[in-house]
Amino acid sequence: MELARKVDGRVQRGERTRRQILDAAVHIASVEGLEGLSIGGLAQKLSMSKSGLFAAFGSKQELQLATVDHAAQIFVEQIVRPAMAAPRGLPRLWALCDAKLEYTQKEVFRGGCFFAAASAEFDGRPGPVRERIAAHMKRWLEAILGAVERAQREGHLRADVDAAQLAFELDSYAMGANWAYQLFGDAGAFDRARKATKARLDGAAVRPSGRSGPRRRKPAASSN
Amino acid sequence: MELARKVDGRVQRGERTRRQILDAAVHIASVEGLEGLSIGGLAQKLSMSKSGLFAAFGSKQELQLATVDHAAQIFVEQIVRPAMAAPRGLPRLWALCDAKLEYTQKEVFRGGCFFAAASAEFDGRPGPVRERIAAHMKRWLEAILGAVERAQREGHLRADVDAAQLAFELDSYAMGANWAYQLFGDAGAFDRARKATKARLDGAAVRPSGRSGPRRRKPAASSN
DNA sequence: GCAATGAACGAACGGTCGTGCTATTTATCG
DNA sequence: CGATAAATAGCACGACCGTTCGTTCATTGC
Repeated sequence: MELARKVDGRVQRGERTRRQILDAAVHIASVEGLEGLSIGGLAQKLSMSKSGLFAAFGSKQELQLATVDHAAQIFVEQIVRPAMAAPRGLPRLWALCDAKLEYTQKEVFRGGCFFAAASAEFDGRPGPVRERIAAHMKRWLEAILGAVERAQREGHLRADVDAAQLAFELDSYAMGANWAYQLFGDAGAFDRARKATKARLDGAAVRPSGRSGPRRRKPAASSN
Repeated sequence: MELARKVDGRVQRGERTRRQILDAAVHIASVEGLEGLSIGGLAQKLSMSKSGLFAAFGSKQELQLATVDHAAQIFVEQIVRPAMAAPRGLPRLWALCDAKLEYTQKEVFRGGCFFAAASAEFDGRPGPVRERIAAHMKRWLEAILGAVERAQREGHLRADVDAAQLAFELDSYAMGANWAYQLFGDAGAFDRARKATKARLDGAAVRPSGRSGPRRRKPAASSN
């Protein structure tokens, strides 16, 4: 993931335009899809020629790959990096989940979570683009999983909880929220996702807080 | 959702071909997307002419709408109808969740859950297709929500649980499983989704069963 | 048996797509 | 300042898209 191709220590001009192109591309792709992202349309939006834009990448597939990488960079900067500022263990795990929800909610990408859209679009199209998307998402899953395990080692989460299971559930909430918001405009889904995340984490915590922790069984309010 | 346009009580020929076309269309669309579903390609797959196929729908958008409706019909037949055979309340709710997972797992549609793909593709494209998809999904969400509330009225689930919240979480697990399976081929995701569903339902049950119910707090295995 | 109707076909249209070529501009450096 | 190379523009190509048109074929009703 080279940040800037350099010659004699100075950033080339082409790298600036590449950056501009990709900044626009990620937003368009999150709405129209990576396939719907057309070179002509992108060039028009940037007031530059189709061929000039094309030359900067060499092929549409390369443009797609670069767009995916650029989105991943933004993804990490917006979610992972800020979450790393939180204290190790449970707080950091929560920060990770919350940051992903906020990134979707605040529409860092105009069409919601870029990778939710890209995954759905390319999961049935074998090839380099699909694998690039999968690679980034694998890293994301490992980040959550790692945060869960870290929280266990820190003694915040019980050691007997299935880390992969918990990571799966936590990420599912974020996906559910993204889906409900994008399709229905249901902003309340984020609250539900946060509530679910909080409850699930609290249930797995060593020292559950409040009344959402282990609950004494009591007779039902209405019997059958 | 007319099942067969009839004249004098007999099914027209055109209706049969429409059915054949749509049977192929839903599978292609679940893989390539509703936009990637090309009339020429679909015609070639069915060994018929592009224009003949086109005439059966009048426009690409009408084909997409018909494909969405056809997928919804299969969705209901494969998930909702069998689940309705289960006893009212918690068993039916579980059957509903399990059936959706099985429908994804058994690849009723070749590209995984049709509506997961279609939602992601069209959530950023306003128009009739998007609204049709949203309408079907709204009905599905209401089906889950209704099953939750029914389980509460039956006295299987506690009356104080937030039904919408629970429905959101249950559907999120199915979405997470579909995502992990389609992108990574991770078949274990279905087990995780079932485990999560079971645990969540058990946690909300009036009479929790087994060791996945309320859990006595105990000191962590490894303290910091 | 014949006319009428609807289904399917084949060819072609205008448009857009990604992609290659060649020229022109622009920045950099001896 | 002028040489040099990178960056961008202009243009055209071939492929494919959805769509239209006129025709052919099979079926149906009188």
